Amino acid sequence: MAKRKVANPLAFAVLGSLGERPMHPYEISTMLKSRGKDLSIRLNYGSLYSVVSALEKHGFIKAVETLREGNRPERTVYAITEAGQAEFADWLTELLARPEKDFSQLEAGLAYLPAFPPAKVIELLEQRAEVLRAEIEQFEATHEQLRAMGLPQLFWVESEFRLELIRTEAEFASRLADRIRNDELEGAGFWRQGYELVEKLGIPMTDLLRDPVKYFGEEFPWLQEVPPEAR
Amino acid sequence: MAKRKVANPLAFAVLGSLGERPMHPYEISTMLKSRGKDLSIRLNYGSLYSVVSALEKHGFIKAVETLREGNRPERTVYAITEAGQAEFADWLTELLARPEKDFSQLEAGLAYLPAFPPAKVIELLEQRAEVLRAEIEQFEATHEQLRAMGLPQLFWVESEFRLELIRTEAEFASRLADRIRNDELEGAGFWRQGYELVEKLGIPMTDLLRDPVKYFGEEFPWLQEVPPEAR
DNA sequence: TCTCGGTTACTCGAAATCGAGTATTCGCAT
DNA sequence: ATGCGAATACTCGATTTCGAGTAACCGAGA
Repeated sequence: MAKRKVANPLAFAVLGSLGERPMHPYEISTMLKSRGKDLSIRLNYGSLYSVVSALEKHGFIKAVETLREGNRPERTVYAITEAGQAEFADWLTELLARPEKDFSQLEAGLAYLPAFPPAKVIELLEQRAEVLRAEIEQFEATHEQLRAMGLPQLFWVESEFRLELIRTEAEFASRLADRIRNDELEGAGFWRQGYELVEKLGIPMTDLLRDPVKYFGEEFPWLQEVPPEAR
Repeated sequence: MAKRKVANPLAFAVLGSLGERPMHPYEISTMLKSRGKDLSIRLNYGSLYSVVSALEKHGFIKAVETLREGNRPERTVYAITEAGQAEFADWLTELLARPEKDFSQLEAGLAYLPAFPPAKVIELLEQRAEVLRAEIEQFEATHEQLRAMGLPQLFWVESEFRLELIRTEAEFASRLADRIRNDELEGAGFWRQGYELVEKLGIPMTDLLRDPVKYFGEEFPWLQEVPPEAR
């Protein structure tokens, strides 16, 4: 699977939009916004114009006319080409059928949990869960409204999917906070003890990391073998 | 909330790593890999070195020594500064407590479902679900192994989170395929009819989009009012 | 009539991102 | 002894990305 000539998902949206009818870039951007697609696909002007010219360079779209009304900036209207339609179809196929690893910000944070004391992590995770619950209500309200407008789900499935992701995240955050609190998370005991040494006895964390056996004894056997590169 | 001076999550990982002990960039990269953190945080050499020098420029880390062994490339060892520790703490707080919108690739695809006929979408979504189920088994096996090694969950929570996200996605994909198949998704009927006109009668899709009432009648009232920008 | 905020439509350059490429050394099998 | 693949440790420049900036026009109210 060679890499796409134009890889930005915004390019995919541009092809999709021009698949409906010819438009100029700014019109594409307002259309994407009015349909809420900018919530699923990162849209910003700089990228939009650079992506459009990249698509043109590779023959996926072509300029069909350039209008000048009064002294306004020129508007260049683009249309999709055959090659562009093929590229779009191929891209959509890939987007739907092949999961692509994308990195969520929370994962980065979770990877460094031990850098904070357990109590602080619990607090932060619960803050997150609360924010997420508010977002969930937002989404539910919006969906209610869309339904009231009579717009079929078909046109906002992506929003339903996002809602599911947020629900999963909220659930995970608050479950994790609970697990830490109740010492159900493996390693939480060691974690708590470590911070007690640091906070109550003033032993610097770097010492603990350098010679864990000295401070924790043999109670935590995995300290001996992992992380392997730390010794 | 002003933007971070160095915003790449990899910079966060660098700060976290140097929080343990001074290291040179390549050592950071191998450590991140050996702990599997490269699965949660996008790591590549180009970014690593540019991020390190950006962190140094802003005083979050500083070079402590430069070694040259034989004719090998120089290794510059960096240590975290006080400012760097503060930045890391602030960043971790934000990562844990404040959900940040990140765009998943699938959302982009879902936003353009109507561009393919329903049957094709069903097929692709089921392919995806199958791939995801394989990934889930992979994760479960890995977790089993980590547990067998005695490494506490605390050090791989981020992987548990990812697993939950993948489960959600698999569930969503296969549920959606079912909903389309069973006409449980609002708008699916219209969708199917549209493609029948295109495929059986050879009417070009662009005609349908231009004058939907002509082809669909009043049966789908939302066509009249939405999308507003399409008229 | 003036003006003032909002919309239209795009430009520009600084910064970030990427990943292939380079050059040396090490271990190990032949 | 030698060859060769893997590991070490980075470099470099071509894209990409970003978002603030620009400049004209539009309509409503003072």
